[in-house]
Amino acid sequence: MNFAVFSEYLERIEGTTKRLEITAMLGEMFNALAPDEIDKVCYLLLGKIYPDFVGIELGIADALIQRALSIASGLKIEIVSEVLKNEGDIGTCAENVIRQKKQTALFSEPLTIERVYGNLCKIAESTGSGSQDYKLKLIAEMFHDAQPLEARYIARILAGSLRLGIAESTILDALAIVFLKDMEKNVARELLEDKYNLCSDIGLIAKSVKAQGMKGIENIGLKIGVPIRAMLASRAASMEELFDRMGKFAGEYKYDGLRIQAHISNSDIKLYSRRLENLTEQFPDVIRNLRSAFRGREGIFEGECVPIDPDTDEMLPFQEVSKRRGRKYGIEETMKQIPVCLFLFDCLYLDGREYLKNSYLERRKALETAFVETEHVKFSHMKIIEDMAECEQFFNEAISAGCEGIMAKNTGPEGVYKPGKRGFLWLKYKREYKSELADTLDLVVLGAFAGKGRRAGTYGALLTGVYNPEKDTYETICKLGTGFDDATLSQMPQKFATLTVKSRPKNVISKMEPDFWFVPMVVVEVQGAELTISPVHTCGYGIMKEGAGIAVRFPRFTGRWRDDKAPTDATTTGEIIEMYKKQLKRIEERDLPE
DNA sequence: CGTGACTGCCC
DNA sequence: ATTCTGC
DNA sequence: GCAGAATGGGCAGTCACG
Repeated sequence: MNFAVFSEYLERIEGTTKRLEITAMLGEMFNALAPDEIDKVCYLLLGKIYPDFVGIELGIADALIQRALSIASGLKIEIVSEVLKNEGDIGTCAENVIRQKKQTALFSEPLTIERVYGNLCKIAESTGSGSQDYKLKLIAEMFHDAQPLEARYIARILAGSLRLGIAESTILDALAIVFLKDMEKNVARELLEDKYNLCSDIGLIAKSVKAQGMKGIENIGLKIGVPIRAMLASRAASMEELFDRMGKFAGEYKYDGLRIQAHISNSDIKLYSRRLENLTEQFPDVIRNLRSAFRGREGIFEGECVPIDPDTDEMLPFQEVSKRRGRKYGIEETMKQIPVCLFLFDCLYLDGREYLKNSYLERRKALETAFVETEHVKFSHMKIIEDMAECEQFFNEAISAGCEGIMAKNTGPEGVYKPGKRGFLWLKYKREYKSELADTLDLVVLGAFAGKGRRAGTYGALLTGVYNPEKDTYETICKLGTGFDDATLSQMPQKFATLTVKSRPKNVISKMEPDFWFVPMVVVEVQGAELTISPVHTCGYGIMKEGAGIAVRFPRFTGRWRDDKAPTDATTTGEIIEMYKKQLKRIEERDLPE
């Protein structure tokens, strides 16, 4: 298919927000594609070229796309940046830039899906010295041959998202409608999803059903070594909600670490992340520990990988295990510095038997027969919770143990493992949801960043900070980009218009450069999960750690502007330092169970 | 050879 | 991760 | 209630550049 035709389909889809219309148009396009195109198109629709678990990435985002546009158009990079800032979308930015250039373009080869996809593969494969130039050349070449509309979608694919309201689920809807016509619609959709959840490869699914309908996917099954899409938890607003939704339930500690799916076979063990990236190389210790704790022949299990202090065995902050993720060098040393404990919580497969459709307690039992606990492989702490008092106690124990909160899991027959789903069979209830324990801060708005997509034309995020009364300065502590509703967002530029200044006020200490600077004046209420040591924020710089400040983890707007507060009444650097120390103490003083 | 911009992926 | 919105 | 799209801090790796 010509990329121009593909682009026209996308433009039509972009013209509606109605799910049924999107799905119908998508189906229409799937019908028109060749069998060897549909898999590629599925990846492109998601802004990718392969399934996540393949581990081949484009390595391209906004900054490099702007450079490529600059090359393709001859416009200065600053001009392209300005267009992007105004458009709030890399796609329409590219479209505009290419439209301007088109008058002078002479020869161009029409683009096809094949060619674009092929170029993207070349981009992903190229590495080493000079590779960036080569990538830019390939991109610029596509832009050179692209019509403005094609440029819009090429740019968005490169940036990793088409922003059309299409994700995996919509693709499955469309596939079910057009390629499994002879089956009852809901049955077809469910079957398709089951198969997708087991192979985690949307392209493979699409290609198979396009070629042979149901027959094409009937042989897809759970397979050791092929990651299964992770089941997720919804959040509960209160402890009561846990009981309202499931009566009694299985409570588990919610550990703050990396989610790991372990595939154990006779010959080897593979580890996958929540988004199905291969983590095997980074955790040779986990592999060894699993092997010695495992009592079965083969299986698929899930657990949380938590960093622990090598001397005291206490759980460490999430930041520590982050140092092991994605590491290619110094793996052995880091392994010794930051050992981890794997807290197993689920069994999806064991010795020839699938457990996906079994209830929670059956899976838990299989898990417990499959392993003996060792120093670094344990079962997640679990207790059947029947009433509020038990729940309170369990939650407090979890917090004392250094966990984020608790999980509540449905123990009824309906409580199966639903891959890829975020339903109400699992609920999370975290420390920070509890108002008495929630850290709420009053922060001063120091600047703002231009919004993208639906936030084009307003701010995407605010730069906020604390007040330092000793120095009479404002120090950054976090950006704030979530919790705003549309009305608040649309009024924001107006709200800050009179405070907007051309450059950073002298009393603002920041390593970040927002798109707009403000005179420190407006105070905003912010909720966060905890404080972290920050390489970029300047709050309390150098106090807790040399060359580092303090930041807020998971910051969000509570909906309250503190108009009653002057900027000098905001949370102070000193208060943050105290809070950080208190947080550390909480970790030091807690008693570990056992 | 060190640094900083950029990217992708954890939460 | 959290949050908001259209369907 | 689901699905999708906005957005956060912070880590390691890669590459260009001085």
